[in-house]
Amino acid sequence: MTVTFPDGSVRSYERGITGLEIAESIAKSLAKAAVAIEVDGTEWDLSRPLHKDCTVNIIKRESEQGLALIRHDTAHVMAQAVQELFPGTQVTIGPVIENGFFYDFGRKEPFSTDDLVAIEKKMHDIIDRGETFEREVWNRDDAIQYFKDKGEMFKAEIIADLPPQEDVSVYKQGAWLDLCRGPHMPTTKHIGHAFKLTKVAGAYWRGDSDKAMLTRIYGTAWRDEKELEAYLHMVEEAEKRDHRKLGKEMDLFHFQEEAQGSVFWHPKGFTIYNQLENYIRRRIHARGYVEVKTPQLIDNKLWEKSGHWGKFRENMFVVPDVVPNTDEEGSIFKEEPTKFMAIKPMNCPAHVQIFNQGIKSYRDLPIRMAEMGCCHRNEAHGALHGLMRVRQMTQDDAHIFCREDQILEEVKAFVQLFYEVYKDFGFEDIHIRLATRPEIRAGEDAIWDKAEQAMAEALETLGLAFEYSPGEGAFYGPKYEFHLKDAIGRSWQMGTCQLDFVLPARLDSHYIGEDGNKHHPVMIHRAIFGTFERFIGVLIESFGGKLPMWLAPVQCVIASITGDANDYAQKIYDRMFAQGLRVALDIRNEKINYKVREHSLAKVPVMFVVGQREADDNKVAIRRLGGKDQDIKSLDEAIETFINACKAPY
RNA sequence: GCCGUUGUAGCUCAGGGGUAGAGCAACGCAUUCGUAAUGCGUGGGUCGGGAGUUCAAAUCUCUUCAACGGCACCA
Repeated sequence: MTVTFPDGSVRSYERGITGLEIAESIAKSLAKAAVAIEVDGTEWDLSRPLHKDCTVNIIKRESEQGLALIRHDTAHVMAQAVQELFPGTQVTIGPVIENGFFYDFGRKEPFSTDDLVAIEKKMHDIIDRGETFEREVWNRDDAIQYFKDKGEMFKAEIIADLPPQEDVSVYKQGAWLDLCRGPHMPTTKHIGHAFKLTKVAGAYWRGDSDKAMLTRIYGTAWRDEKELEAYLHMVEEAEKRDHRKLGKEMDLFHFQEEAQGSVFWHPKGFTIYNQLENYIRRRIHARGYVEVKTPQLIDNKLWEKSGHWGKFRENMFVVPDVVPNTDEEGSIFKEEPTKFMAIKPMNCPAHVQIFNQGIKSYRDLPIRMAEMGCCHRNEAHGALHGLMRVRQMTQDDAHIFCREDQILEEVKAFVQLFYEVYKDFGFEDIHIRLATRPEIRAGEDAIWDKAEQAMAEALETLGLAFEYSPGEGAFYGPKYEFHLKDAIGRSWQMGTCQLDFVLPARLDSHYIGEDGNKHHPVMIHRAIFGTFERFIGVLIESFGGKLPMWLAPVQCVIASITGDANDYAQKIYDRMFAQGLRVALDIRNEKINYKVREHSLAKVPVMFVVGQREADDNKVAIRRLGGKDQDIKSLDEAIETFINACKAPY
């Protein structure tokens, strides 16, 4: 039998040779480093015999694949440790995830953080025992029966649901065994000790909120201690960039119980917000958008017609249109409400109302209707998360009403604009998903074909990589989702672009076509920032609070060294303030070290430090955030340079 | 919404049935200082809300609210 290697070399072996033996035949060191083997693209155990010609790649512990195996095996060892320590706990699944693994357990009493310490200790024991991973293929019914007899109902359910052609493989490690597709490393000793259990959490069985709640334990695992330490350090550093922490430290915004999920923007935070709003307004106006403002509170009749009442009701805040009871006693309302209004969760139906005023010609299209629309969504309590997931949000929303033949052009123009904007903020790691037709949908398949094709084509012609999310599109049309990651690696959807063939018809929108007949326009729902709240959250984390000068709430502090220079500092401040710069004056009776430290911690990008010397020569000492050197310039030059540095990118 | 954890001064946190603590911040006084913390002093709390156990609750129990970590959700 012939075996081909990644470098193209071919060797011949006896049938039945194992991966480990192949590795040994090449080099002892290779056999030592090997943890698994890839056979014709599938990962196998080293101990599994090969029976036919194949292409192989020996997986070393040091490789990325090796790391995934370490994590997978650590998850198994954790499951074993848990069952040794807590008999009666049921095992379920334990996959490898980014930076580590988790395992879900079925158990009446969830684990506590203290239990993690004991589990970790037991895991180290099991690894030191050096148990051999042994693969066995079982009869499906026997396997189901075996796990049922052990009371492992979840595992039995998994086996019953395996595709019929798939082998039911079971791995033994010492006295313990688990259903697993494999492969595993030769022994538990190969795992090493560079792992740590990080957190306990609840998770639904099969990700279904109607099913049982399991206990999930997360862990991280690495090839060696150094990697583990580096990872833990990285997490620690990332937590310092958390926008909730920085928001408090930098006095940007706060939240409180009485308005959960809604932001109290402080003057400094709202400065950032306003700069962004001004910026995006300049951007879209240049691209031919018009701006509107629509009502917050709208009668339910419109939401029923638009379909939101049917599809989005549980996320809406509904207000009864009844006079409240003024008596202290009794119910809130004088009478049972019969008429309801809802605070808008989206702007689209309102924009259609504006489109519907008067008669539109095909020549009027496209109409790009923008609104910095403030929306409220009744998000589940557990979903709320700082600025990233709020109940009151303002979108940089717009709806493009266009003809079918304009879709490609409009989508392309939007994606270009989107990228221009994100580049201005230094966001380059943008993950695009194209969500396609869901099972339950409106509109003809022919239209969907055209729409999905147009959206894919737009990205392709722009040379942008994307991933499909099959079946994840809106019921009314396909969409793009633009994702960015926060400080600790969580992915958030920012901008979006959605084609809609349904709403204009539901809300009776028409234009008169070239043929003289009425047609429904196509609507493109799109947002660049997504919401100001989430965008600012990601922005803060991405800059670690050190915002670019055009966004910084305070761009420059003018600080005096001693009281002698206070008048001069005041003069500089007045002059810069008059020029519209965001400056602060610090003439407190404090040492310059104290002032520098305080403003540095507040992440003010620039300080103009002035003492008697500067006052005498009409100069300033410029200190940039984090910089060691000071730069002495004449006042005029310093201000001119500063103004240029504060310019917005657009 | 579900599982778990946490709520003590403006902030960060200690304490854990018997008079409420620290550092920073604030305020006052002194100090006039050259690029990341000058010194001394003073004030500050219904220990998240409600109920219970107890002679006595910040501490124990129940309940409720919020935040945090996940899960589910995110047209």
